[in-house]
Amino acid sequence: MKGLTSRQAEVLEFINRFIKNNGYSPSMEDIRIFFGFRSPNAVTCHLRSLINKGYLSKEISKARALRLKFSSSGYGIPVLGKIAAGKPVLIEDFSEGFLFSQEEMKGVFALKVKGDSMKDAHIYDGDYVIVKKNVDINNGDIVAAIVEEEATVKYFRRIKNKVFLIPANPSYKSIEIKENFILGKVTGVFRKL
Amino acid sequence: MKGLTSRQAEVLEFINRFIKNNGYSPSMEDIRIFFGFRSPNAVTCHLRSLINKGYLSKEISKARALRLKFSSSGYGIPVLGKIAAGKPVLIEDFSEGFLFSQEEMKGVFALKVKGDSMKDAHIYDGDYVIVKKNVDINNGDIVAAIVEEEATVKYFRRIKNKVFLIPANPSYKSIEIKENFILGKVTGVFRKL
DNA sequence: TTTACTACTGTATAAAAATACAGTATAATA
DNA sequence: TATTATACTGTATTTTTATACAGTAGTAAA
Repeated sequence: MKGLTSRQAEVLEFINRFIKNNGYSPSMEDIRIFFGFRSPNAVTCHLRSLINKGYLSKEISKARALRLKFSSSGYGIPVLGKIAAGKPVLIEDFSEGFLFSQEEMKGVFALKVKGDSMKDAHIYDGDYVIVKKNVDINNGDIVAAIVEEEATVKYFRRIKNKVFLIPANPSYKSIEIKENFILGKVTGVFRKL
Repeated sequence: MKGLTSRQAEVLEFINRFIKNNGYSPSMEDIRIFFGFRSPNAVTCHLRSLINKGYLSKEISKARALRLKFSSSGYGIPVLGKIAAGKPVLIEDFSEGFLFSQEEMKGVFALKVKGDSMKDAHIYDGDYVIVKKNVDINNGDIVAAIVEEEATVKYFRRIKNKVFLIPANPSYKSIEIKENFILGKVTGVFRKL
């Protein structure tokens, strides 16, 4: 894989971001406008370089048919760091990583929380818990489990050979369950506003 | 979400597969040829139905600019519905939609919250707020804004021509800012566990 | 010093792709 | 029974998009 000039890297980066934000490839005209080129040929040349160097492929004469060979893993939500004075024009430039990258989403599902049994852990009715399957679970972790054919969210506690689900609200009782009814570990909480 | 006719489902399925195989959206002509339609309008009508029923979006007059709202290729986190007794083998089968689908992630970034100025709105130190750019903001919405070169999260309130940021914690004061320092509307809160 | 690569301007044209509009036929719904 | 929705045909037109070709200017290696 050959190196890119800084300008070529900028173009590749733009294509990456565009696809991420819009779900489809930019047209050459989109690229031309973004960089302020007065000629469409400026784009043609840059794309040719990126294709020759193996970062990109495209179908001839097809509209918006760019394909990234190496997606810069930028799926997910960029986490914004410090904002430079004035205007945060290109937020992505200040990114400190990503939330919900493809890697993080593997083996993950969400459950909508009903009731207030976990309110002391700041998990409220209507929140979504993000559950990861097949990970180690330790005492004190929050887990999702099946209790009476319903999914529930509780603290996990193993005492000797028994597994208990403990709510984060003293007005609910702890219950004992079989370990194989545990769906996974709660790795996050999300609330729509 | 409305149901699809079998023909509409076929078209959606084709678009899905095409994007998966090619990395870019099919053109209406690609769809026409695949199904053997003699008129481009057949495609137009099918796409309109899919868009009306919420399965698809597209940009007018743009080539290959279809965007799937629910990519079956597993973008986003599936929200699990009722769980049948025993094991939820194929979670996607019980899916009630997706969290963080590509559509939802468009124009979105995250900010890590510092301090407890929004704790009465259940937003705590260390949480991430999900911020959407370029959306309408109304009184009472939670917004992210730049105050003294730092990003902050506060309630939004417009009184006449002035814009105020109001914390959800009585021990902090409200401040007035210029409207163009508002980054976007907070559409969600996420907490890593 | 010639050659090659980068990074473009500028104009013109071709092709691909989307849309507009006028219809037809059938089945389902009110 | 009238209305609406589905599922198309057919033609024409517009818009978008890609490409072609002729140049300019700067840098860097051979």
